[in-house]
Amino acid sequence: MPITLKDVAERAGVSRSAVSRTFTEGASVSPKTRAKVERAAAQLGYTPSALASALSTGRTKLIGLVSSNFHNPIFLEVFDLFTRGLQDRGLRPLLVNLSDETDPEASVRMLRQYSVDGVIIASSTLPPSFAKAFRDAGMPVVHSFGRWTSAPETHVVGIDNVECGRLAARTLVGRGYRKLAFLGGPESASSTQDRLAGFLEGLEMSPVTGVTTSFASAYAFDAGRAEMQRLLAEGLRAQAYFCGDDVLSIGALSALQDAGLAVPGDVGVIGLNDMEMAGWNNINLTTIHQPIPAIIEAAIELAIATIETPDRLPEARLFPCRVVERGTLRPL
Amino acid sequence: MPITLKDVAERAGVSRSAVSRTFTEGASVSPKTRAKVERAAAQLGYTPSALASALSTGRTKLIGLVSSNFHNPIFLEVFDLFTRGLQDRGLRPLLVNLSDETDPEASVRMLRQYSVDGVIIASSTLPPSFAKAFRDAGMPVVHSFGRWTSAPETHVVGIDNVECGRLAARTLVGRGYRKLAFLGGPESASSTQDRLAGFLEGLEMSPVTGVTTSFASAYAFDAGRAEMQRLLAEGLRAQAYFCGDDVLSIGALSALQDAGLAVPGDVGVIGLNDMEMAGWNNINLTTIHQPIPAIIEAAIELAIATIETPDRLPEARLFPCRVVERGTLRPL
DNA sequence: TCACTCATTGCAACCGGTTGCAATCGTGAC
DNA sequence: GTCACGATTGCAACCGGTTGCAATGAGTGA
Repeated sequence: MPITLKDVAERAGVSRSAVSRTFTEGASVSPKTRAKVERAAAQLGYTPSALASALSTGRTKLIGLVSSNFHNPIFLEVFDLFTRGLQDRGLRPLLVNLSDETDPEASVRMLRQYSVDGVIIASSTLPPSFAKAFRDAGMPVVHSFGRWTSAPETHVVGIDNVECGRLAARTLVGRGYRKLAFLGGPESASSTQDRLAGFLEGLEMSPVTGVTTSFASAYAFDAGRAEMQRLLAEGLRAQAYFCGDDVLSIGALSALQDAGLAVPGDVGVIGLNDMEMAGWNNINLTTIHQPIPAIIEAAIELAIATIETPDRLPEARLFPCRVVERGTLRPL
Repeated sequence: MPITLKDVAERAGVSRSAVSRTFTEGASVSPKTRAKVERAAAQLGYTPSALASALSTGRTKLIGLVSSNFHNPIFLEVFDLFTRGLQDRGLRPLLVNLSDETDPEASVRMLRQYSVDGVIIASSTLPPSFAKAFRDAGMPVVHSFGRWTSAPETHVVGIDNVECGRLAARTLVGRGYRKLAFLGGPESASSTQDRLAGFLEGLEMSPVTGVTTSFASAYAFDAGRAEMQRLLAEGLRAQAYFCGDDVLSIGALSALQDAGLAVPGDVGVIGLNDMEMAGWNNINLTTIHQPIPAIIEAAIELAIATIETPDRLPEARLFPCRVVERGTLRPL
């Protein structure tokens, strides 16, 4: 049923090689042959099979887009940008949902089956062991929104979470808040740990009188809300909270509002991400902006570069964050 | 570098066919051979190539997951459920972003190149011409969240948007609202048209004194907010609004709030979808619930059935919606 | 007009599996 | 021990392209 190279070759009266070369960038074909082939192909409605091509060239133009964050609206924007960026470069994203996968080997097998040219991890919560497993299986891999260490084992693109923690600390201290709290995402996520470390570090030598730390079970509204409710029930009320992420912040805000507390009058909140929703005026969250489009472009470029030069050294590409002033922190 | 059938065959001391059959469900292999092959495969770390297999069987187990809705948070949930549902059945989603694509033929080519077994459209705004183009190209296709007509040309899974409009009408009239408004999504989207038609139909013979209709430029917060602002600026204030969708409603609520109007005291709002966010207590939107998991399961099942029986009649699978009572409509 | 280049072309092998067919094997019945 | 039959196995062709290599042909300079 489907039209193949052979059909086109017969119709055009040339060999299969000629047809193949017509559709291969930079191959040697005379204008005359090319014209014949193109006409025949158009008449027949021929589309080359990427699979067959992949089999001989070893390149599928398939990129595994791996994530475990399907509950944080920010990731819809992330998927939008990734899919467009990849498509624009002639690559196709094979979406892999690792939400409840714990075994990297299973994912490795899945991606190997489809011979993806490379893997881009888009997740702030997937353990680094996944990135390493992919790399060990010989796949070019870039972990976007992942943890940066000074000795990266795989490519990482994102922000310096430790620095973001410091930034949050400086911002809160600068507004005169003295009794602070860190309300992080999952304790096991490296992003959480780094943000906390930076936050505490930034608070050293400052006039702060107390810091409590606690963790929500996920980067999600309900989790943030539940954790804030727990804190309030236990009488642990800070003057200002650095929340691990915007959705978490919004959940926390909702709990504060329920408890009859005014923001920023009674309590201050600062988030992280600057998702679209943070700017909605019924939320109006002061937050730390993460340059998502830049991160995604860099991740794609790095993935492509690694596919072309597989043995390049693991690299970290980090982008700066900045505070976006809105209405959940008292003014300077 | 990568391990192939041949390597395993040599190591196990059997033919390539034997290895192939070991990995093929229901093929004839003796337990002894199978054991030898499995041991060799394990030692070598062999993973069969889905591409090569696809080339001979004609089945890629790839499903084109096509969408143009990357700005409505509800679709993150949709992608989550689709990817999991497909993965659980051994299928892989090839994500295609058609956000600014207007030519169905380009998409057809892209999907044909990868020989996807089928296409699932997950979009409420993609014109039906795309589904038809895919079908005409011989691909099994299911349009989820698409428009249902009494004479469907392609498979459709979703809700009866007309009935939802009627439901909204009944609900608003039942609460005693008399001056109503429809604030729809993009005027060109079939979902918008159907909801409007049902809404108006449901209002016939009712004691309603006036209905205005208007359209937001997209199913998005900003669009809903802007449109409501425009309506208020023009002095067109209704007692209650049926908004085309939850994000639109949330945008509209934000504009109402800015204008100093109390909800549901001064104005009532009912949305559609019942996305997670609608339940957040700082939003607390009364809305019409759409059974998304059921729709997605049905879309996947229908896609699989169509792959197995390509010439089945186009079919519509519709699920009922219901009103979820929250805080943006006055009580009965 | 002839030898020599270089671009173009086709042949055939190969990418990594699958599968129809025929040969071989093992088993049970007689 | 012999025969028949079904289960197992290997051979070889095929899926739809790609590509090294050698042959062909056109064009050039002398």
